Parts: sequence; structure tokens; C-alpha cells
Amino acid sequence: MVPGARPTYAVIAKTAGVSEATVSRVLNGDESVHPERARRVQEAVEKLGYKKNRVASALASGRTGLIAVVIDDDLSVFADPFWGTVTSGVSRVLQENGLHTVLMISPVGSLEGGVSHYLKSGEVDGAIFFVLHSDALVNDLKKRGLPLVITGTPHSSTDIPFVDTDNFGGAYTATKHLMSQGCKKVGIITGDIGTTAAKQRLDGYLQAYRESGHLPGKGLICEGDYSFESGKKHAQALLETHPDLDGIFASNDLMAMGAIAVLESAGKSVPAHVRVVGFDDALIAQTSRPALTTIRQDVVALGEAAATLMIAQLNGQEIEPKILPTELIIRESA
Amino acid sequence: MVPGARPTYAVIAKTAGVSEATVSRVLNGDESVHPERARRVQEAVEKLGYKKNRVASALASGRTGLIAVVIDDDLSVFADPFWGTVTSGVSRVLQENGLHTVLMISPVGSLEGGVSHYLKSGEVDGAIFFVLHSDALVNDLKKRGLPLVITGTPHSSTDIPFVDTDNFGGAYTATKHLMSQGCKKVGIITGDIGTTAAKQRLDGYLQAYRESGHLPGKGLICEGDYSFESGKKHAQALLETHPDLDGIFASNDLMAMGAIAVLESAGKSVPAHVRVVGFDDALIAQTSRPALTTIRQDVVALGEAAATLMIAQLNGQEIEPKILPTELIIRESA
DNA sequence: ACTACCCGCGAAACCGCTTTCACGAACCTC
DNA sequence: GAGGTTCGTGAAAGCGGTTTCGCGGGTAGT
Repeated sequence: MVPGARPTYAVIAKTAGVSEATVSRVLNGDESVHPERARRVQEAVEKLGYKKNRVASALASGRTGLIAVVIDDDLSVFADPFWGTVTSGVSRVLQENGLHTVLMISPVGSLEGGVSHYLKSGEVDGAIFFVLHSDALVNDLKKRGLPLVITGTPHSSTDIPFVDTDNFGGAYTATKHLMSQGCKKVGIITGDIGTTAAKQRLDGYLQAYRESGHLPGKGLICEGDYSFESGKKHAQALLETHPDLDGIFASNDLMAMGAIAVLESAGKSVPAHVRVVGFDDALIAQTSRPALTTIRQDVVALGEAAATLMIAQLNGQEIEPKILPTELIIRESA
Repeated sequence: MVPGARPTYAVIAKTAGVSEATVSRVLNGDESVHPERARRVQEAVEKLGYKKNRVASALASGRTGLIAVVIDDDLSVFADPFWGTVTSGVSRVLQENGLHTVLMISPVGSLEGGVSHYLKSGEVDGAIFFVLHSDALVNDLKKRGLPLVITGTPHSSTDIPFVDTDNFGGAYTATKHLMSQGCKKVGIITGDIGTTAAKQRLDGYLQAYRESGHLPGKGLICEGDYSFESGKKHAQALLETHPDLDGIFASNDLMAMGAIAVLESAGKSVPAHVRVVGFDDALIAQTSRPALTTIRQDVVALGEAAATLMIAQLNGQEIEPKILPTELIIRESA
């Protein structure tokens, strides 16, 4: 045997004085092997520093030990620490379970190309989707029996398991908080309304408004796109149409900061004249001046939950969608 | 044949009327096959929608088509969009070359565990390292012949190819800029000095100082750790020891923002009293008030360069380290 | 016309692990 | 004690490609 070469079952089997089949059984936790022989195999493994060749194992068993993390959007990853953070949560949990994370970043709309092929070709054991712009591919994959988890709420109602933050509840709490601070006229700057999260946050805002006995006047609802610039733009518009505006709920922290920038340069002090609440509790929420009151979502936990759901699914367990709670973080802006 | 099952070489070979060996040759671009038969194979592939099974291919050829991206630090990914952005650059380039990205996030110090095993076991064709805290593992892997690329400059001098931003040049430019604006007493808040990038940025600062004919007084050099809090802490210290301080170069934007927060609450206006320059041109540099003057590094390009170096290496090409240029972005803070 | 090559191609071994199947021994059951 | 189980085990057949090896025929050289 060449010195550098890694040992195979053949060597382990010979050293332990058993057959390769038995080695396989021991290494895969088959209980039916006699303890004594199992011990001998373990010893041989130790002694030779054996490590299973996952590729060969994958070919024979059909399980690759690889889970794809599919991001249907390059931009979000570039601009936003959010998905990186989710991914690290996913990766940690998968790694603890002997699985590996294959990253697939696919520009919007090009999902049908190589990525789709790869997923369909059985070279991953499952796929976790981030930022889904359409349910078409996942429904197709679902039909083919690939274990799937969606991060965020799907557009249509499918029976594909998903994990999400309680967007509705968070937005509701944020709006209620503003009102409890005395705000009478609260505007909202929504996220990209093509995403379900943005819709849910809008719904939470509306619900809080309804419960207050009023309805948000027309023009209080602005459709942003999660960017700093859109926060600025819509805050400007709100100021012009509603001089008596005294609260803004922005669907993420970045837009909240854009809004604050505009407010302050228009001579409106935050929170004295206008109170502002964001969403996410991103890093910038803490470093902003005034520090941003916001709705915290536990992003790492989101990733961990997605991975956990995937693992449960691989184990054939029953699973159901998981909605993670949010928390109101009160700082200076409201 | 079961309807859902994917075709194999056997089917392609039969349909095209050639042997499996020929199918393999055609699919791997072997020129020696007669054009006519090659065409027949191509047609069969088209007709049957054949997709090569990468696992089987990997087992037989020893090439998995997988490149590991190893992050020797969970925290950086959690807190900082930087690595997510680099990763997306890596991933894009790899994907274009038919390779896939396997993410391995490993808490500092635990690199010797599962991750190390995985890398040594030949289940990836190469590895790209981010945030290296020690050169031990990479040197070991290098010896075993695994193609490697390091993002950032290694600690010791190895012949492992790396890509990095021009930290020295960027810091030099930043400091020069402050001086050209009339700053006489410029402090620096460095990053974690255990990282080579932080050291190089300090060197750039020192070089600029030397060229000005002065030397930075003792106490002007503060060792931070890239966090917002450390920016605050060291700015505070600088103010106390040097009331006549008129410039700060912070080794990243986050610390620069911490410094600005402290300066302004101490009644020092930025840039009127103290000018501040950061490093990175992160998102927060644009949204900060005053907007941050900083050194931009092209983070996506860094990832792309790393992947490109990896691919060149896999192709057996000669490669050498690549240093990416930086750019001074002048905004309001200096 | 005869040996020497070269070229295109198929047969078959091989990559290293998983899993089915069947066999012998031990254990029951009536 | 015959027939039926159960249990642990090894032989061997895959999994789906890649690659070596050698064959047959065509070309070239003399």
C-alpha cells in the first residue's frame, strides 16, 4: 500500500478479521453486529486513521450528505448581512449533523438554468431556499420528492415546510408601540411588496391601526424597496403630504435610517417630533444616532430552524412550519 | 426503465450505437472520437435529457467538482456583511466554471476537527480560506497537494497563493488625505493586530507619517478590534490624551462610526474639528451622518479573484498572489 | 509484399462503499 | 427430535462513471 494512500474497507476488514460488509455495518451504526467484532473494527479504524470516503458512500447509498442553500438573488447577499447570517446558522446545524452546505447563488430568474438541473440531478439530499421570487421551481422539486425548506413564507399555499419570522406580529407590535407613545399619525414605508414578508408587515401595521379605531389615511402607506434611498424618498413624500406626521414604521432598519436622515435635515427631530421604528435590529440600528428602536428578529435562529427542519425531514419525521417570535427593542428613536 | 429514473451511459451508448467508453470520451471532450459518432452521442444525450451523475463521476475520476470555502471564525460572518459579499463573488465564478461552493464555517481553533478531516479526505478539489488565524492547517494541506487559495495575506511567508486588498496603500492614502486637509495630529485606531490586514494598515499609516517628516506621538496609535465599541473606546482615549487631535484614521468603517459618535457627543464636530477616515466603504459608510470618507475595497472582486486563482491552479497554470487596488471615497467626514 | 506504426474504439477492470441474499448456527416449540 | 425461527455474517452484485489495455484495420515505409 502506498504510504500516502487512505485505507479502504478492504484494509480495515483484513485488519479486524471480518468482512467488508461487517465494517460497513459497524460504521453505519447497525446494531446487529456482535459487540466484540464491532470493537475490533473500531480498533482497526482508530489504528489506521480511517476516514470514510464520502463520495463512494454517496454513490452506493444515493445520499450525498450535501444540502443546497439556494439564494434566488445575488443582490440581497451583496448588500445585506442578513442572508450571510442566516447561512451561518444553517451551516452550523448541518455541520453538527454530518452534512455539508453547498451554496448556490443564482441571479433572479436564472433559477431554471444550471441550479435547477443540479438540484434535480440528485446530487444534493435536500435544498433550503432563501428569497424566493416564484414558487414554480420549488413545486417542481417537491413533486420529484426532494426534501425542501423555504426560508420566508411561500407566495402560494404549498405544503412545503417553511420557517419565518413573525412579520405580522412584529409590525403590529411596532405600530402599537408608536401609538402608545402618543403618535396619532403613523406612516409606513413597506418593503418590496412582491415579498411576502413586506405584505405581512403591512398587515400587522394595518391591524394595529384598525384596533386603534382609526384607519390610516390615504398616502400614509408608501411602498418602498428595503433600500436606504427608498427610505429617504418616502419619508420626504410623507413629510410633504402629512405635515402633522408624528410616527413612521419602516419595514427594515435601513429604510428607517433613510427616513431619519430626511427628517432631521428637514428640521424634525427624532424622536421629539417624529418617532421612528425599524425592523430587523441590524447592526446599523445600534450604531445609528439616534439609536434605532426596532423589531428584532433572530436571524441566526432562523437559519438554525431551517436546518433543523431539513434534518427532521431527512429523518422522515413529521414537520410543520415554524414561525419565530420577534422582540421590540426600545432605543432612542421611539 | 422506470420513467422517473435518469438515463445512464448504458442507455446513451445503446441509443447512439457506441460503447460506454466512447460516450465518456465524448462527454469529456476527448477529441479522438470520430465526429460522426460524437454527433450520434450528442444527439442521444439531447434526446434523453441526459445529465451526468457527478457523484459517480467523482468516484471514478477523483475530482468532485467541489471547492470548500473555509471560514475560520463564526463571528465575522455573523456581524459583518464583508465575508458574505466575498463569498458571493467566489460562488459566482466557481459556478460559471462548473464547480460548486461548499461552505465550512468553523469556530476559531476548531479547524483541526471535522473541517480539517473533510479537507484532507479528498472530497473537495480545493479550498479557499477566509480569516486565517494560523498557518498550520494550510501548510499541512499544502503538503498533501490540495490546491489552496488564501483570502488575505498569510502570517508567515508560504508559497500558497493569496489574494488581498492593498491594505498598506489604502491606509497610506487615507492618512495622506487627512494630512493634505491640514490635519497635524492624526490618530489611528487599528484592527485586531493579530490579523495581517490590521498590521498592513498600520504600516501604511506609519509610512505616510514618516513622509510628512514627523512621527506619530506615543498614544496616537490605539489597538482596536474592528468593533463599533472599540471605535468609541479608543476615540475617547485619544481625545483625553490629545486634546489637539484633528484627525483619526480608523482601520474599518464601523470603528470610524464609533469614533464619530464619541467625537460629536464630546462637542467636536466632524469634519470641522476632527476629520475621520474609515476603511472598507461598507454600507454604513454611506448612511452615516456625516457620510463617511473612507477607503473602498472591492469586496466582490476579492472573491472573484480568489475563485479565479483557484481555477487557474486546478488547470495547472502558474499563478501568483494578487493584490487589489483601493480607492479613496471622499464624503463628508474628511 | 512485409513489417512497423498509428488511430479509433470497445471490453473490462476499477473507484470504495452499501445492500441484498442466502447460509449456518443457535434457539424455540410441540 | 423434527420443523420452524431468529440472528449474525460473508459473498457478491451493484451504484454510474473513468481509464487502461489491446485489438483490428488503415497508412506508411522499404
